[in-house]
This record gives sequence, structure tokens and C-alpha cells, in this order.
Amino acid sequence: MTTRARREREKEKRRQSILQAAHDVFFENGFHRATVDNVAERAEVSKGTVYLYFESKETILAHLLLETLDELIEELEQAYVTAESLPADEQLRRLGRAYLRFFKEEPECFRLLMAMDRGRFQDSVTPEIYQQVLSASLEGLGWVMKTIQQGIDEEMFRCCDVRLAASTLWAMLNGVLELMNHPLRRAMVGMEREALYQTALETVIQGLRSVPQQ
Amino acid sequence: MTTRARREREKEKRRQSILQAAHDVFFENGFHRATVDNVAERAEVSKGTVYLYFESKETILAHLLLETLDELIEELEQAYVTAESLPADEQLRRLGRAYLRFFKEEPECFRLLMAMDRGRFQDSVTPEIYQQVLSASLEGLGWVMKTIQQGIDEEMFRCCDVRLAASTLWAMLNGVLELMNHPLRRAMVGMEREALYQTALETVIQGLRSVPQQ
DNA sequence: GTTGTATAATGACTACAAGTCAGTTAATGA
DNA sequence: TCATTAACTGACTTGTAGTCATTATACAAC
Repeated sequence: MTTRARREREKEKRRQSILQAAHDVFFENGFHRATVDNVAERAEVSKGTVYLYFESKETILAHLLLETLDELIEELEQAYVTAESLPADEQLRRLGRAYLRFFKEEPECFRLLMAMDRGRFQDSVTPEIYQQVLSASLEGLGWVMKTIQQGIDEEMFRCCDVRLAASTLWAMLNGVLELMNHPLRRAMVGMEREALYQTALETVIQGLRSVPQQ
Repeated sequence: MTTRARREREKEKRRQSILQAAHDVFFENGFHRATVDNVAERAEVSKGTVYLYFESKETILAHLLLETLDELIEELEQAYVTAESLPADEQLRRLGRAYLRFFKEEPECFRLLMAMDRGRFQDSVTPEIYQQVLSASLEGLGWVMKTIQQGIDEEMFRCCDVRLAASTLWAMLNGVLELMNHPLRRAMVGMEREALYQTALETVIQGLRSVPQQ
């Protein structure tokens, strides 16, 4: 009986079409301005159907973010693989630039990712999905750790705790991206986006060379 | 006629008592869970009165944040002044630790400050207050710039653009604080708060020593 | 005191959006 | 053709930000 399988497929298709509609609607005017009714209308279903497939507005967003994160991880892997034979500092630059490139194309996505830990998000999403988004983020961190480890082996980097160093780098680049993403704050600081990011990346790389971590 | 003046004072007093009530209510269970009715009840006034003094829930928050930022700036100034005769790297450490100390006492405040640029905040607050909060943030940056400039004069730091370096440091520390503030993310990274921050600070300081900024 | 006026305060009300659920429609298989 | 199940619907409930016509209060003038 193949009916069952076809039904499954159709359900998945509808799910995807709701996700697609949500993507359009959320990213057109921002998540908080979009309503679930908008999403339903765009997907040409009723609101009830949307809630049949997703348990809350925030859950829809979480699934969108998960998909985007998967793409990001692929980009990072790509960057790592193509730079594997280069010295570690150059590898880190490539990874860092890939990270920047990605979020330059999806700035709204970065904002939402950063906002995920706040406010109503934690209340409206099951811990499982929340966890999933986080572990996806950490998969990306894996590539940074690999690179830094390589740098230590090459005796280019002096830090002794790879995970600590990678987390620091990651957190710091996020901080810069956040500043960059924020038009007013950036205007007050008065810096070009690229310059800020470039400096941050270079500073950390230099720092890794010379810090005998505590 | 001194009546006018007394009335002014009484108005200001009420305003302050609403702010105080809002502080308690917002920080007890988080901003988004608190309702304006809660604030009104705590301040022993009606909701209408709250809206007589503040134009939106977000505006109340903005004023609270402004007050907190003033305290932070004072702490930073304090740290700067007491460390003025030390070498620049040690000064930066002091500033960085003061920043950490402050937000360790007011973690919710940091979260809200970071969340300010997002979602409904920008829609619900007049550009003036928004601007005010941002310029307060930048006042703090001033002390970092002073310190870095001193480091350049002492030929300890090699960066050539003070503002760029200070902004980078600031953004990076924010990124780390954000990570630290986020229990799940921190758990996945698996690091102690202090270690992460310490490493970040040290890495950047070392980076400033050796980067001939592009 | 009494009264007129301005200022402050109120809380019932509106608007809006998330989320629910009893009821309808459609597909499938006997 | 009918029974059963699965998919879908949209009117409704709930919760909360923000409004505004009405009421209370303080005070100055007489």
C-alpha cells in the first residue's frame, strides 16, 4: 500500500510550503511585525493548519534557522577543506571571512539567531528544537577548533586550550557582527563594517600567536 | 508662588516611583513576562497614570537602562582614574574587569541592553531616547579609547586607529558576555564564565601589541 | 466657605495578535 | 454507497498594550 507513503510526502510538501511562506513573510518586514495570519495567507492555508504543523510562531522560526545553519556549516566546511594545506592563521582568516560572507547575505538571520535566547523565545519553543539550533551552531565551532589545533601543532599558536580559544574567537566575532548589524550603533562608532570585522579577526589571530593562555 | 515648584517635585517623585516599580517588576521575571498592569499595581497607580508618564512599556525600559548605563560609566571612569599611572595593558585589564564586574551584578540589564536594537523596541521608543542610550554606551567607549591611545604613546600598542581598536575590543567583549549570559550556549561550549572572558581580554590585549593594523 | 478652573488620575474600553477547538470537508477502503 | 479516518477550517478565547471620556483633587479668587 503506497498510499501511506504518498500521504507522507504530501504532508512534508505542505510543511515546506508553510516554511517557505514563513521565510518570505518573516524576512520581508521582520519577525515581530509578521503575524501568523500573514504566514497562513501566504501559504494559502488557514491559521489552524499552520498550527497543525508547528506549535508556535517561534517554532516556525526555529526551523527556518535550523535550515540556514545547515547551509552555514556547509560553507564553513567548504572553507576549511579548501584551505587545509595553508598555514593555520590563513585558514582562520578564510573561516572568518566565510562566516562574515554568510551573514552579510543573511543579516536578518543573524539577528534572529542572536535574539533566540531572549524573551518569549525560550517560552515558546520546545527544549529539543532549542537544543538542536544550539548544537548546529556548535558544529560550526568544530571547524574553528580543528584549525586552531592545527595552528598549535604547527607551533604558530600558543594557546593551550583549543576549545577555549575557539569559543572566544567565535564569541568575539559574533560581538562584532552584532555591532555591524546595528545601523545606529555602527553609525555612532563611525566605522566601516569590513574594517571592524577585519581588525577583530586580525587582532584575535595575532593574540593567539602570542598568548600563553593564562 | 512656590506651589508650582512643589508640584514639579511631586510629579518627578511619582515618575521615579513608577520607574522603581518597573525595575522591580521587569527584573523579577524578565521584561517580556511583565505587564504594564503589573507595573501599575506595584507603583500603586492605575495603568492610565503609567502612560501619563511614559509613552510605552519599552520607553520605561529605556529610561531604566539609561540610569544603569550612567552607573556603568562612572565605574569605568573610576577604573580608569585609579589605574592612570599603570602601563596601558594593565589599565585595559582593569577596565575590562570593571565591565565584567558590572554586568555580573546586572546580567538582566546586559541582556536587555543587547536586545534593545531588536524587534519591537525600535518601533516603540522615540529616536531621541534610543539615541541617548547609544551615546551613553559610547561614553564608556571613551575611556577605552583613552587607554589605548596611552598604550600607543607608550609604544606598547601597535594599532594605528584608536577608535577602531576600541570599538573592536568593546564589541568582542560584548560577544563574550553574551555567550556567558546564555546558560545553554555556555553549557554547550562548556567553559567557565571567567575563563572565557579572561581569555578574550588577554587575547585582544596581546593582539593590540602586535598587530600593525592592516 | 464656595466656586471655577486646571491638573492629575482612573479604569472600562479598543485593538490586535497568538493560539484553540468544535465542526466541516475530503480521501480512502470495504 | 457508506464508514472511518485524516486533513483542514475559521470563529472564538485569551492576554495585553495602549486610549480616552469621565471623575477626583488641588488651589486660587472671591
